[in-house]
Amino acid sequence: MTNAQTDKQVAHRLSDLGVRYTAGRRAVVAGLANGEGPMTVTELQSTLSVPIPLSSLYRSLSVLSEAGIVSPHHSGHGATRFELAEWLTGHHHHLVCVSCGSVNDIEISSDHEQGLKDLVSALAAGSDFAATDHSLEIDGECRECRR
Amino acid sequence: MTNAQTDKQVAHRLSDLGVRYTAGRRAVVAGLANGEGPMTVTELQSTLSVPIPLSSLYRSLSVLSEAGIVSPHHSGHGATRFELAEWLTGHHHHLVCVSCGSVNDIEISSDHEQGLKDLVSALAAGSDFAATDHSLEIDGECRECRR
DNA sequence: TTCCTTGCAAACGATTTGCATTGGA
DNA sequence: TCCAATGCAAATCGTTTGCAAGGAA
Repeated sequence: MTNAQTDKQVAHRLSDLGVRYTAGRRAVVAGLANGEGPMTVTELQSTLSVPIPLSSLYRSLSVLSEAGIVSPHHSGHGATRFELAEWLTGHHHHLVCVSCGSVNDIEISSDHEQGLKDLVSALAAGSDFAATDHSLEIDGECRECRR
Repeated sequence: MTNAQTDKQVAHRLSDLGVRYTAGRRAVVAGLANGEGPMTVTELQSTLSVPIPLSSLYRSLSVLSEAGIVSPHHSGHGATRFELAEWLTGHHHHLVCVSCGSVNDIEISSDHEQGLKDLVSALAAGSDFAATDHSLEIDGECRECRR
């Protein structure tokens, strides 16, 4: 299930937006909260205790994305992966396995993160671009695929 | 058209691999070489002087990807974007517009790049992951979308 | 000739949508 | 009661593939 803290934050946010926090949406948030990293809709579906049709999952994910509760990621083998937004899980980056397509979260030290931020502002300043976010993707081979 | 230098490098690489550098494949390389950043197959198609069916473009892109001449990117609104590989264009990062989905290349200074590399090795060392590459994605709003 | 490439159309997988039904405030 | 949420089936969209025709070595 979802950690109580996260669940409360989500409930509050949705209530502010006048959006219902239904059983289906709770299931989605709980499923994502239990993952180690962003997951595809099919993966998410398979982790749910109560079966929910894909179309409903997509609809819930869409609502939750617009509410800023989940973030979609497109870096991979065909299917979009979803995870809880960073204000719920903390800022992090991704290890992407080029072999199997799996994605795992990784956190970096605050001084490294500060370095990244500085780099991003410097870059954005030089171009005509209003940067709001950044993400470092590290590609390589995961332990599983290497053996 | 493709810059002569690039074209020659591509021709040489393909010849080494025993793969033909056909008119269709030249058109793809030229189309990508003229772009400002990674483009979708549909975008690529629209820039070609001679019309080429999508299926052929996908097949050419597949061959060229396997030959290491083009790199696919999945960070965006649904469709995969392709661009020439970095050994042809130089290492760079991406500015991704969260509003319209466009992606533009951006280069960073060598000292900043060195910082990134160090960061990546440090992170990979701490986890069970064989890092081979990295890419920094900066999300925000492009000039067009901001006005 | 022989193998690789291309076009066209059909097939596919991921995601979206129309519509009737269900459920919650 | 009344509108939002859900399930199911059909529709879309990006991408892949089978197969027959075209080309280069």
